[in-house]
Amino acid sequence: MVTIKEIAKLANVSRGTVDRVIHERGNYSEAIGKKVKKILEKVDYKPNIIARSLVSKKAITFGVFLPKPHQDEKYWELPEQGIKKAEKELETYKVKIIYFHYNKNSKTSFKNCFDKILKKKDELDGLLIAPSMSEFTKKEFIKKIPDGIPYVFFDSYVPNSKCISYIGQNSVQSGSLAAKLMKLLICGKGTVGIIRMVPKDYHIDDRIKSFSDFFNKNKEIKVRIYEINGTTFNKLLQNIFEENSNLRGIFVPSAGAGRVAEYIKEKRIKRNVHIIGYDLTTRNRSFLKKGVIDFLLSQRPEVQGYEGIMTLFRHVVLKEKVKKEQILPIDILTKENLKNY
Amino acid sequence: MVTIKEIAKLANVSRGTVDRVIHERGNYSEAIGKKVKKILEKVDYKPNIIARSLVSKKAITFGVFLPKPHQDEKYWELPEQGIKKAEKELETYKVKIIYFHYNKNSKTSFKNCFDKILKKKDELDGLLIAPSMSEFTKKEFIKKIPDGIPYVFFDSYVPNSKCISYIGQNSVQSGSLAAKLMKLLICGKGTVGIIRMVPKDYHIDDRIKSFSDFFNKNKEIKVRIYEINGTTFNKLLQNIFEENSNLRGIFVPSAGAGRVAEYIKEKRIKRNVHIIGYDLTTRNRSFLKKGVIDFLLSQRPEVQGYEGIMTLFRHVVLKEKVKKEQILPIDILTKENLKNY
DNA sequence: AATATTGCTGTGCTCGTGCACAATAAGTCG
DNA sequence: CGACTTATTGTGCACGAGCACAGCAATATT
Repeated sequence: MVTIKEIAKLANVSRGTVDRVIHERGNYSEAIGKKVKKILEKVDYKPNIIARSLVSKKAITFGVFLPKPHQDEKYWELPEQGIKKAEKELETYKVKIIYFHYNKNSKTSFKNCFDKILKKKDELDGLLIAPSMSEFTKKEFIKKIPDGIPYVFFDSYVPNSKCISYIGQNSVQSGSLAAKLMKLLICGKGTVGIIRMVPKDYHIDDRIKSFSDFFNKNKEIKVRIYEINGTTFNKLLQNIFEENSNLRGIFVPSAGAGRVAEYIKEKRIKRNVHIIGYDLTTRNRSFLKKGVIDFLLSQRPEVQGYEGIMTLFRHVVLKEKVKKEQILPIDILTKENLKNY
Repeated sequence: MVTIKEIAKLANVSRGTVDRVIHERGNYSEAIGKKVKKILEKVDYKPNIIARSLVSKKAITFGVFLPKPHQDEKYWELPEQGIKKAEKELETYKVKIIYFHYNKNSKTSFKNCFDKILKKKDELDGLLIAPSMSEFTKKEFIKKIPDGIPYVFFDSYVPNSKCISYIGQNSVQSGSLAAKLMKLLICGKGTVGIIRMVPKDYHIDDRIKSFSDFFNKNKEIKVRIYEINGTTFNKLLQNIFEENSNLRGIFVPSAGAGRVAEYIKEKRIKRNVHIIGYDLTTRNRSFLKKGVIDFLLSQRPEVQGYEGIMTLFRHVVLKEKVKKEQILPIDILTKENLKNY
């Protein structure tokens, strides 16, 4: 490891001058600036972050902008766990995190919450954002993020933004994987229902599309999409079962598969209907365990939260280059492998 | 964060005395020892590892004892990647790693390699061990690990050892999960062959046992176990296909599924036989992509290596308590979700 | 009584970096 | 020429912990 002291010796100047050049704080002659920069590059100088964080008294503060933890069947607790893990790990580097929770079904809440961020903008050194709202709102609010505050998206993203990184999944792949598993479950024939519960979320639409596409060539399997619009959940499910005597599978592209499973249990439906859903919420977990849900696909929400904060840290504190896209693997969960997640 | 300086003030002694009490270096009176210890406990003193690693000049060295990277279809490259990742991350804490590679098919190599460790025992602050040999050898050599060198097992383990942690998988779960997927693949009927390639490895036996047990109640599916003993690989496979006209699936409980897939491709076997295997080796990956292998189960070898080193670090450097067992989730890989692993 | 030993306690330096401030040289102005 | 500004460079302290060594009483030894 090359230190500032050693570089100062090489350039025949003092530590202070090298320091000024490194941080471009000015107050040095052009000639010496060039000379020092050349040496810095030659020896590939990397500051010792340990010493740096030891001496620097100012804390780093990251803001996290995400839905309230209990929403989507408590799904949002999961990324928050990962964020908390990163927070603990980075404690010695004086990294603090401020949470901004919004109600993901209310534009007002979304706006109010974002206003709070704007008020605190001078304290924030970075933002981690889960933008789960309609395209319009996303675009509106992205513009307002103050210049100079780097931000990372996770779970979902906004096209053409200046985010330093996106951490998430490949929804298209995940949809076709679900289709493959469904085909196996129903032994290649029958009708499959898709239940869309969450309105207008682009990555859920992607899942639905690639799931449907998988079966388009296949004439033995029919796919029908059902939406919750105006009708109640129970009524919708009643319809689905009545309409399709040959219903063999249900695909729930959001975290709501547990509700379908609950309906089947409560109404004591005897038909052998297979369910594939998403995300390891408490309810989903319990019905996967019982065997009512066959497969759950997961997108590692804890890892997303954790890596989100770590990415900000690497960019802001370590000044490293970070990957623009960090696509995480899709996990397939079943009764058998559930235990250790 | 409470510092030694502050504690010294509280106890009305000097920093040096507090330091002596913390490290039990002696040279302090009993009364002051008690007093300082009480305060340490009260304020829950945690040393600042940043400052500590900045000042301490002595490097920490961990030894890693594992099979040569190219063995088992290059499987052992994978945990080594994780180990290298941890090594890089811990560079600032002056952690060094020495690799000891043995030939996993030769007891002599195993012993020679272990002797090298014994020679270097004074330099080692910890050991990460992948004990992939017969029970006998394992027991023999565990005894010889010098007292005072903490060690962690990964991939496999030795019962009743004094290891500080084991990082690995649940082989029983993994076997029954494979069976579940196989049942789906072959639509609930036919014959399934199990091919055992690796001799006497306890976790592979576990996989086979729980795989077989899953089908014991099921009369429509027959399971047969084949071993490579004396015969060549090609001959064995030829036999399997000739003997079983109703062969619908092959389960390879080791990393060798790719070789089976290769055989099928080369001999242009037209029968629709489904393959489930283990581990993301280069060959396995390519045949999974082509659709010849249906599923690969993975035990996150990179994570195992990474967590192995981090566990040693937490125990040796941070003096934290570590979990005795760290069971990792089983990943199900298919053509569709392969891309991001 | 002078010196050595023992038992305990306090101080000062180190690590690499950041930052405030001191120091120096060169030039400007009255 | 002396006072002053400005540009540039050097130095000292701080961060928290570890460790060597100095200091200093109270005994022990000669």
